[in-house]
Amino acid sequence: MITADLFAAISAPARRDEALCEGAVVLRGFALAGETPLLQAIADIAAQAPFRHLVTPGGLRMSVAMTNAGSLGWISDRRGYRYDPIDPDSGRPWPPTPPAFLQLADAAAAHAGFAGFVPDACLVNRYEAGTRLSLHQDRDERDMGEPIVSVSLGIPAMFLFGGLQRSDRPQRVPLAHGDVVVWGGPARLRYHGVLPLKPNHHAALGDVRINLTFRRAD
DNA sequence: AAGTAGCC
DNA sequence: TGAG
Repeated sequence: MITADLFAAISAPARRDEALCEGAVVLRGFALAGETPLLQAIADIAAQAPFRHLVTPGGLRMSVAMTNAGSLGWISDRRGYRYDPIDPDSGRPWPPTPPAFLQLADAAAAHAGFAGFVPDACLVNRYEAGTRLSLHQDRDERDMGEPIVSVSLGIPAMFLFGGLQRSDRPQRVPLAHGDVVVWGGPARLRYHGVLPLKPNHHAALGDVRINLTFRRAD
């Protein structure tokens, strides 16, 4: 079992943290210590709640394929964006969030200054070449005092980290396998997104990027 | 508008 | 032509 402390202890010597702004930081390679259990856990989740392309309220298909773990899952359809305890594709609850995920999320949040993070929602995003996520705010959660923890696995992506207004020009942040971004406090409502991915290959994951986003939704 | 098209 |  990889404990929260172990995540920090193993990965600390080789890492370099990069502040994006007050309340937001990139923890380079933070997720590398627990890599193998993470990959198995993702396969288990996808077996119970397969990846699917959600539809926006405007009726358009998102290029990112998504699934969820935890007591609440983020979904989108013609009725809007929301968290729901039931997978609409199966009628069953989302799979539980694996302990290794929760330990990683808590360790990363604590490292960024947000102690005691207990997420109830884990959104699992799958990107392939060409997949993008346009600039948006995470604003469907009840308590904006809780941070967001975002884990990158697989092929690299260019993360966009903007301001509190959509018109603010975003920073471009290259993210690689194992990088973790944490934002909260004054940065909690910053706009963010992902540029279209370039075709690429990762030894462990193949031609995809998996992003785990941890949130306290309720 | 968590999307896309269209235009510069 | 294509990134923005």
